[in-house]
Amino acid sequence: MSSIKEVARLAGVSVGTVSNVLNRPDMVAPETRMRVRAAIAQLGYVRNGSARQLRAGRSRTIGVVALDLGNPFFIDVLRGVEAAAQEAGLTVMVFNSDKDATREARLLETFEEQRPLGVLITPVNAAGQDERLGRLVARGIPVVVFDSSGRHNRGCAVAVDDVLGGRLAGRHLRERGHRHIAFAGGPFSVRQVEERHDGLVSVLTPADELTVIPLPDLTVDTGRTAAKEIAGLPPADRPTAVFCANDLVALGALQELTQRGLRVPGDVAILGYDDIDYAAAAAVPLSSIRQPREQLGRTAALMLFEEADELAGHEHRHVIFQPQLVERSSTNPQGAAAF
Amino acid sequence: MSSIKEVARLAGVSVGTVSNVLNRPDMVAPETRMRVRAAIAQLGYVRNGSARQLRAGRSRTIGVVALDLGNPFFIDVLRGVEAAAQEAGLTVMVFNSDKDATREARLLETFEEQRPLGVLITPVNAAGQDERLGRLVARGIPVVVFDSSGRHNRGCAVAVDDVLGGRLAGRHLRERGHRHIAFAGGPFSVRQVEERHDGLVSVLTPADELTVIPLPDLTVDTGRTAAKEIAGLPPADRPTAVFCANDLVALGALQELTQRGLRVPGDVAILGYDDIDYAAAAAVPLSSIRQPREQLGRTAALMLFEEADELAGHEHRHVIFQPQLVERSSTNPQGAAAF
DNA sequence: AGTGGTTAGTAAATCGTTTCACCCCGGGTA
DNA sequence: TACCCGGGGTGAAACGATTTACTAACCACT
Repeated sequence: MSSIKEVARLAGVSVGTVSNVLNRPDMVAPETRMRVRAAIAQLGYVRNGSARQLRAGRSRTIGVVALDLGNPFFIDVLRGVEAAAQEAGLTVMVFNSDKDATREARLLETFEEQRPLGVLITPVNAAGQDERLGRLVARGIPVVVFDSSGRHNRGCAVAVDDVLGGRLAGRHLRERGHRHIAFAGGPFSVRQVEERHDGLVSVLTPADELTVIPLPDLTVDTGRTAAKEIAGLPPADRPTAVFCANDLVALGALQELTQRGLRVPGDVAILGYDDIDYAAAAAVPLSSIRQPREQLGRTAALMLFEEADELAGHEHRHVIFQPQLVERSSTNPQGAAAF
Repeated sequence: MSSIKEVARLAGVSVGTVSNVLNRPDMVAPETRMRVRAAIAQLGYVRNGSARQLRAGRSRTIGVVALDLGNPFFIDVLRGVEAAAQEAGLTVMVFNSDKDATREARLLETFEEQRPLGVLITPVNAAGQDERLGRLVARGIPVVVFDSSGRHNRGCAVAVDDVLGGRLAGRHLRERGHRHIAFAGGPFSVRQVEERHDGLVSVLTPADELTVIPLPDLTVDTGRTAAKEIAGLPPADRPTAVFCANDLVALGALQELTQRGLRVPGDVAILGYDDIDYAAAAAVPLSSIRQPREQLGRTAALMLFEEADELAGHEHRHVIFQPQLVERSSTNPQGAAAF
């Protein structure tokens, strides 16, 4: 209820002085400072964020739009973001677009009104939102696109090299002797899916066989669907390994296959992507392609802060991380898991 | 960049009129309205949220503090909250206290400055934060405590009857013939854990045997630990069923037990709590106690809106939901899952 | 012509900070 | 003595919207 004015009155100083105590304490004489502090405490005064922000023109909050909070991958990325923000003394607001372009659009609108310090986003469809994001940037709100190659995008971006991830997957499975490999994932309009697939293909030889199982979505559920399809094939035509576009799909596939009496990795090996915590903890610990999740979030946040500081004359950068193979039991017949 | 003033100038009206077009369009003549709308479009004008909020005194955003975003349970609750908020035309900001009291305190401070329309929170420790929450309420920011009985709390609260959940679990396991049951969970200072345990105990007869496996935390990891302990027991002393304080623990236990060659539910039955999506999707579909997650979130949000509307003279309510048993394979020897 | 009731619009006050231009005063320098 | 300097403060002008009086214009009716 009480404003800076009442604090000033109680302390017997001007509002300007109170403001100074709040923002540049060493510009005011120790004795006065104490008096003001006492008044603040006595009144239980708390700064009004809106007023502050109105005056300052920019807030001390960054907005993060996650594509799917249900995917643990994003939660981990978020941790990285929050860690970086905390060090910088900023607040993180999280929003969930839930893969819904309409919701995303609404969130971006709110951002235009709210003018956060910056926005971190994994766009629903990289190409489509360019214009809206552009409007944010035009308003002086830096945007870092995250987990997207940013090919379509002229701002800052941080991503993981998904083609490389696909290659790592393919090489690993070939080394384990697999010559008929399935790829389960979709939709292919999602860059990540496409690139992981392409990476896999790029290391296969003409003699190898590839079965593509397109999925409408990357969830545990569609993973089960994929597994049903595989299990339904006559053993001769059945791939001996499945590379799943993410760990959710892999988990679903793992569960369905074992439930149908197929052994993993004996009958079918499974390789996931993301290395979420549930992957290591699955009934058969899942081999996976690890992305540096927290690191990803942290870097994205730092780039955002940097851009917010420099504002004009900022040079956009694209940071690409390297994924890494994590071998566990689901691709190792010996069962010896590298933990 | 452009403010309401420039819109007014361009449209040849006063700022008040522009404001009216924005907030009560039918109070201004159609012809003028059009002109103003055109000016808005031409300038790409967007309302400044801070200014608006400063004047209004309250924002159109509610803050949600989740205890652990890594737990899918909260994500689902969030969906309910967001659905309700969307219908009311409000924005939801999500924060993660991550079970850390310090972080929670910092978030509440931010709220005091930012003055959201209301706050939805699962406090880290119900008792401790009463005072801080009280300060929010004193500032006119309604708080609904969620997933907490609110015994310690004099505001609104929504929760699920965890004692009943424990009883349902106990009854079900006894009906399945189990006479030696383990409870895996902790810490017992968390109300939910305590009550689930108490519910279980309340339906056991003196002849039954109970093994309590205290855990520091409810995660997949500690679930595995619990399972190791159980697997380590000589078969005669081994409980034939484990009731886990949540599904994460149950999943961990399931994975560890099957990995060690114990069959679920043949050797050990497992019953979880929360019925998260991963539960149905586990290698052995998990029986669980379902909480109406989305419903929970939705109701909490509605109560919050209600309180925000009525403000003074509001009567606090406690809404308690009933949990429900969901039978799947992990407690059914026949393997017939009720899906 | 005068009164009353709409309707459409204006101008100014206000929300709570931050910041900028200015003032005052004691002490050091020329 | 005249001057400047700088530390410590003050006061008022922003920031951009909402809202509350208030006015002007018009019609209708006596």
